[in-house]
Amino acid sequence: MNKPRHSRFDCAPGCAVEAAIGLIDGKWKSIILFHLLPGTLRFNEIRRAVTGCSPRMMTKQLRELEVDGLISRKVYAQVPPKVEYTLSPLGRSMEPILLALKTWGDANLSRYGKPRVVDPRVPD
Amino acid sequence: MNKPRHSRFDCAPGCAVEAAIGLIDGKWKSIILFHLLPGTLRFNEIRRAVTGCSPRMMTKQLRELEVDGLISRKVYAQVPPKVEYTLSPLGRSMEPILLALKTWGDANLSRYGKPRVVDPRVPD
DNA sequence: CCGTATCCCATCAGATACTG
DNA sequence: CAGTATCTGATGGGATACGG
Repeated sequence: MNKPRHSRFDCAPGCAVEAAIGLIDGKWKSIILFHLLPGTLRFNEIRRAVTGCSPRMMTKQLRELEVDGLISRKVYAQVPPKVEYTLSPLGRSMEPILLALKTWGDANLSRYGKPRVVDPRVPD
Repeated sequence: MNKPRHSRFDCAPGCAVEAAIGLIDGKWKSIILFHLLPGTLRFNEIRRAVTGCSPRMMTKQLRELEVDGLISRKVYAQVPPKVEYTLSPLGRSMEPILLALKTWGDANLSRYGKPRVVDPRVPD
């Protein structure tokens, strides 16, 4: 995001964490990246993969990912238009993160059925 | 978040990724969790670790993390008040994610100085 | 097919001030 | 110390319609 929720770098040192998450923060970014792991996809293919994302949002997220250097965009000058999105080397370098996310999600979804299950509060 | 930016589960199967990131999405959550990795912290200790977060936001983020079962909150009935936040087992299970985030951020911050350096667009 | 433009409202998140 | 209350501007994000 040009203006993510994260202030990106006004955090104290050690917030490489914040820098990293700042890039995949955004409603659909992580899922987009995840779906791009297997390979190049076209605009509407991504939309189909990421259920419930409007074209407007899709464009926005893709643009931000592009500006951040995580994906590259290739336009074919033809009719009908064809645009392909591919993980850049930088984007691909996030694979471990994406995989960690997926691993965690899988483990939890399968173990608990769904998150937000644990009651952390002792009734006092 | 009760109402995170992520719709949490209206995504197609395979979006364990989304579920996972939904939990650490939120302006300061990942950094809070990260700082809790070494051990228990008190409210203001976290605030100090997470530069620039207002008490209001801090409370909000902590509550959400608590509701999501990632941290636990222990209140000491004394004056002055003392409240400790600790990673729950579930929260600690996110350590690989947090570490992946940090690793990536470190690699990029040190390599490029700062992100958003790559120009993915071929001038056509 | 791949977007962009506009309208519109819900939510976010900072500042500030106050309390048990 | 550890929050809560309120106000306010900013942003997000959905719906819809249109354009190359």
